[in-house]
Amino acid sequence: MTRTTYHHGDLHRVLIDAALELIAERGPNAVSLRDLARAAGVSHAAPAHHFGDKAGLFTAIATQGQLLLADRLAADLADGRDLRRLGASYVRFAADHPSHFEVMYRPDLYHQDDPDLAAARTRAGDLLRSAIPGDGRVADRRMLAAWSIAHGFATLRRTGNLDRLLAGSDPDTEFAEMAGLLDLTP
Amino acid sequence: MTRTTYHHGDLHRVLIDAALELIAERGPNAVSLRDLARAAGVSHAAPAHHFGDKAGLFTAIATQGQLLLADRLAADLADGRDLRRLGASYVRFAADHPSHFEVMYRPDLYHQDDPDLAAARTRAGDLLRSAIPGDGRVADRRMLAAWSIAHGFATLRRTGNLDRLLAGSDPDTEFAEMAGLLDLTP
DNA sequence: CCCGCTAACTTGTCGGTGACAAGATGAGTT
DNA sequence: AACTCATCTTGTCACCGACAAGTTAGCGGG
Repeated sequence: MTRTTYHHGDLHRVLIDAALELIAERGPNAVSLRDLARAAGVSHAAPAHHFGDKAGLFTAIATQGQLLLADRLAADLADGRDLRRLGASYVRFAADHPSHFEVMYRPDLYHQDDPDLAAARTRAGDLLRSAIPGDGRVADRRMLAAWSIAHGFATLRRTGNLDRLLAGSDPDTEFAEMAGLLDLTP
Repeated sequence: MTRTTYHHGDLHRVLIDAALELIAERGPNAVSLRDLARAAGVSHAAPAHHFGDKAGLFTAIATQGQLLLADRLAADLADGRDLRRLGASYVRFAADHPSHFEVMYRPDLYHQDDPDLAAARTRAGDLLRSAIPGDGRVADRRMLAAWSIAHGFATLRRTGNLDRLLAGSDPDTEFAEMAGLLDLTP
């Protein structure tokens, strides 16, 4: 990756994409700004200019992840509000965007008070909530159950804890059948 | 922490305890072997002697965590095998030992092929499995559901995602009621 | 008693990293 | 053509993990 121009032109995106790839392969710990800079063919300090600091990079990734998740939930909701299908969608999101998912749920990595991130998080959260039947405490409990089971499944799978349990079966259908054990009728 | 003797005598334990405290406060990323050494009043290379490398420290913590969890599950099982109570116990473990829990489910931090860790993990897993009613695929699905919902709840809580949802209510009873939505009757 | 063995710990050093400061470049505007 | 400012570079600092080589002391055998 050699450059003829002084300005890269698309560094922001390139850095994030390189980071996502690295995270998927070897986790967020393996990410160094200097590695990203080398991969992009820029100087070692260029990444910090775009993101302020390393946590800024992860903040950008977490925000992007929340928006991607929100988009997906919104698409699902357009087809009718079925909480269980939303859960399956959540699980598929974690599998399709492992790096985003990983960063999103590691608050120690990013700037928790970032306003853009807060807005993105709210958007995704509100969409999820809008799919819950019932109201008040009962609705809260249903949301809690659905979110917990989907998040737990996605997380345990990502960390390799379900390899033996899921051996030889399709994770998506397995999740669907498992989620069927949840009583969510109003 | 100044020492008069050359040998510390209890360094291994002291280092782990200091690490646990730091992880609880600021996450595993904030842990540096050199910080731990300073806190314990030993030279900067002493920690590496005990654990081989940084991942070795986290491996020790993950192993200790699996054993602690297994102990707790075993105590519960002695009182009768109720899967839902085991789930509540799992959630309480995550709250009581946040640092252990954190490390246990971050495979990128430790040596995944460590035999001691594998043994400890097997012990905890077998205990959990022994509480599942039914057999074969049905039992697998029940185990998956119970583990997922408990793990998801514990994880989301730890990352602060349930703060608003749980505001003003006791997390343990809230989990119990939520887990009641799971149909686990054989 | 002391000799030797070995685990526990120290000292010194290396390459790599994040953060910061100060400077160079050039695209866009007027 | 001059200005402006985001983009990117160069240089530097303290800190970190890993490694190599040396020092200390607990301990069992003679």
